[in-house]
Amino acid sequence: MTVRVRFSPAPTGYLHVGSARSALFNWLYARHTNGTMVLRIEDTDADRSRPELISAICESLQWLGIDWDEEHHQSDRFDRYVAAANGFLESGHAYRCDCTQDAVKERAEAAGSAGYDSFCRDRNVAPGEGVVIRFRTPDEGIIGWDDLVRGRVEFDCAVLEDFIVVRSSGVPMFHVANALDDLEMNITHVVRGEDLVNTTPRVLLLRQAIIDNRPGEEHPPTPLYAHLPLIVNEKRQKLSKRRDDVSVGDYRTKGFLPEAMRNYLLTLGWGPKDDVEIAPIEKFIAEFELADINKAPAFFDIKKLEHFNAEYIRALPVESFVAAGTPFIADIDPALFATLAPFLQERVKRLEEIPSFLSWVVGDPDEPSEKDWSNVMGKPEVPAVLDLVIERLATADWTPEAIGDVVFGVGTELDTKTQLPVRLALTGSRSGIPLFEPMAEMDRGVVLDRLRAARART
RNA sequence: GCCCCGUUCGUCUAGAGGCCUAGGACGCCGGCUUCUCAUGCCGGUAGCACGGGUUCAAAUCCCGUACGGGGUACCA
Repeated sequence: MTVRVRFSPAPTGYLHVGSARSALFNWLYARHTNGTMVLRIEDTDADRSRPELISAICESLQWLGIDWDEEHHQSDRFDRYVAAANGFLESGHAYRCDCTQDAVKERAEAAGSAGYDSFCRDRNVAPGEGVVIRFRTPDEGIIGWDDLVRGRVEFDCAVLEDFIVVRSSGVPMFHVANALDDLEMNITHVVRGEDLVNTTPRVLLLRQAIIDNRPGEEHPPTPLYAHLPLIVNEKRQKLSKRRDDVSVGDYRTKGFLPEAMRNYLLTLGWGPKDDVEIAPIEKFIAEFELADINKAPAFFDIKKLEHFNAEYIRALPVESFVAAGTPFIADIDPALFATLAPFLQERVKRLEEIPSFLSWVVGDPDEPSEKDWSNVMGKPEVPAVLDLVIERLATADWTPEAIGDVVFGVGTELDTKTQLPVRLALTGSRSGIPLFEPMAEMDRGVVLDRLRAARART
């Protein structure tokens, strides 16, 4: 039996890291088993779905290197869901209900319980305005499944309310589409977030009802479920689009490499047994098993993501780094960026940091802090150092080697270290990329002006 | 309220009864390399939520407690 998994986003927002991780685990399993990855757009709710988001979601998936073998849109299969729901009505699996939402809520509160009280089960409500179709859930019994991640999960049917399968607008609810599609698309493994655990009994019931209504037909076995632990924020709550910065596109904008993102995401809720957690994706495809996924939620640690990203950036051939970094350099001369790229590659954690390392080369230096200035420039030998450097740089060859010879040569003569005062005078900071290459790229006059200005302040 | 679930260093994870005086990674701290920073290398810090069982032996199995999370829509 070939494995068929599906990733089923609703186009109600951009792809966020939680969904991306679900997609990734589906994909890893599909590739691990040589199975089929299905992308199913769950756009049954026309009011909330935004078609333009479908392409945004697909782009984010592609950016991450997650590809798919089949693509379906539930909006194309609308009639099937309606037919299935009508079948429920005919077979007695479902019934019409004309209770208003307020009435349901009031009665629930009065009874001290939550949910719908099956009020319309035997009222034979006629079709009409404000009428929904509800599923007749069993009054007793246990419904459960063996979850690949969580083990046996069971629900008492007594706590299952008669849930809505068709809205008053005539549009079936997602459970119906879900159950029908998983059945007809031959899905063998359902890998999704833990937040869907509670809807699983409904889907299982619906699937059985669909099968009941198709006597004589062959049906695939019930899929195996794997409910993934959630990805949480620092408060250990489910990542929310409103509270947290979670869109995959945002990470792309900040200069995270897709390989780093993908590699980091797969360490949340799953871990390689050999302790090698940064590696080519093929290694993880080979190792990945749904049964090895953890049960506990995982915190999305941006620091560790940055470390992964920095590792991936450093591992790039320099031409690739230049190509990846170019979209982030704003109005900096691409040739300048290319010559200084090796220095940046070693220091940058996110590609968006590139310009900040170059600001003093292409523009004004930072204003040094009082403390740095007095610590570095307050030394008694500094005026002499600066004077000599200025004098010799005025006539030196304008190459990194010659500039370096001047600066270090003065240091040797005066028996002191000379880089720091020169650096502070030029950049305004004690730290940064090596000095002489960028200096050689700058205008000699600008360099001398900055050194003279610093000398004047000593 | 009701239903479902979780708990190994601050964080992510390895661990499926003896290999665990619990391993790796991020972070943090220290050292070496270095006339800046960074990289690289070396070292350190810190954890089985708690209480009962079961067993010759428990981070691993069972029960309870505590804490935490998810769900409870005519969203998915």
